[in-house]
Order: sequence, then structure tokens, then C-alpha cells
Amino acid sequence: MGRLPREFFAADSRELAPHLLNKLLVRGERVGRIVEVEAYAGAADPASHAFRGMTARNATMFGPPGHLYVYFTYGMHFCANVVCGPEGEASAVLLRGLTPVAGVEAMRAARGSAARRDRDLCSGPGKLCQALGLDRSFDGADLVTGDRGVEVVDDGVPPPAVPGVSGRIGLSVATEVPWRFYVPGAVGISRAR
DNA sequence: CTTTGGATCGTCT
DNA sequence: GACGATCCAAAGG
Repeated sequence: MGRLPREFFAADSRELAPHLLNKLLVRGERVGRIVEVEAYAGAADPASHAFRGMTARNATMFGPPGHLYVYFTYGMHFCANVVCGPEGEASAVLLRGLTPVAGVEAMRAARGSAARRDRDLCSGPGKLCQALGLDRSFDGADLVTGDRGVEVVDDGVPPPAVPGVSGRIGLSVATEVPWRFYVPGAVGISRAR
């Protein structure tokens, strides 16, 4: 299980996003392989929470790379992003889908009756946060050092040579830019509405 | 399998 | 006061 250097996360979000595919997100005994992500390009991206500058909610995105930005939305869901780019630039990669690798029973317990099949455990940004128990208390967690028990590691599985690419999901603006990346055919990919 | 409506509240205008 | 980087149950094919 290789630790990833801070510089790995310092890249532009659109460059980092496909490189995050097939890395592992580890939260205690619960482990998932990252199979779907979306890039958000900070101040230059009208769909980004950082488009209108820094607020109390999005401050973590303006900090150093390699940290977790967790936000609450729709009155009931959390979503998790990997902060990237240089400090001061608020770019990030949204984690949208994981393939469950370990701790599946704990994930199932956290998700409840809705997740009957393994493919339903982490196949969406809100679902994977619920499965791994990620909430606002994890906002700012360091994914390099694992200071709060959450980290991203490399187990030697490379990203796909040719990732799937599409427009981003769930937005009302900038829906056409091809900044969603996924592992073709993987378990745990979300579905568009 | 697909489509549709409702839940629910922190955040920013 | 409006609106989400969403999810689920129910209903129809």
C-alpha cells in the first residue's frame, strides 16, 4: 500500500481526476476503490462552489492540496472532494463512485435498507459518504497523513489506460465540459438522471 | 428496467 | 427566501 506524495495532489484538477481512478480511499476497516470522479476548476468554473470566492463552507478548497473538502447538500447528504492544485487555488476533485473492497458489512450497516446489493453501497457521492461515515467533521482531513483516519493510498493498480469521459452530473451550468472520469465497466459507478 | 415526486436544511443572495 | 456537485420509494412497462 503505497503512500502518495503531497505533490501528487498538487496537480490541476482535470489532470489529477483521471489519475485518482483505481486509487484506494481508506477509512478504518472500510476501503473502496475510486472508480468515478469529477473535476472542478475553482474560480474559473461556474459550477464550482469556489466560483464566487471563499466562504466559511468552502474554505478548505483554498488550502493546501491533499486534504478532504466535505460539504452538506440537499438538506440530507454529504459529498467529499479531494483538494488539489496549489494552495490558494480552489480546485478539487469530487468523489462520485467507489467499488467496495473491504469493510463491506460496516458499509452496509451504515447505508441501511436501501443498499441491498454491493453495487448500491458507494455508487454516488452521497452514498459513498454515508457508507464510509464521512460528514462535515472530516472537512479538512489530510488524505496524505491520514490524520483523521481517512487517506488515499496506491495499491499498485494503475488508472485505466483509457478512462471513460463524460459531462458532469447534477449541474445546471457547465454541463457540457467533459470533466467526469470513470473506470469503464467498474462496479460502483453512479447513473445520471 | 425507467420515471417521478418528495424529503430536508445549511448556505448565500 | 430560494436553491442545491442527491437519494429513495413507489408506480408503471
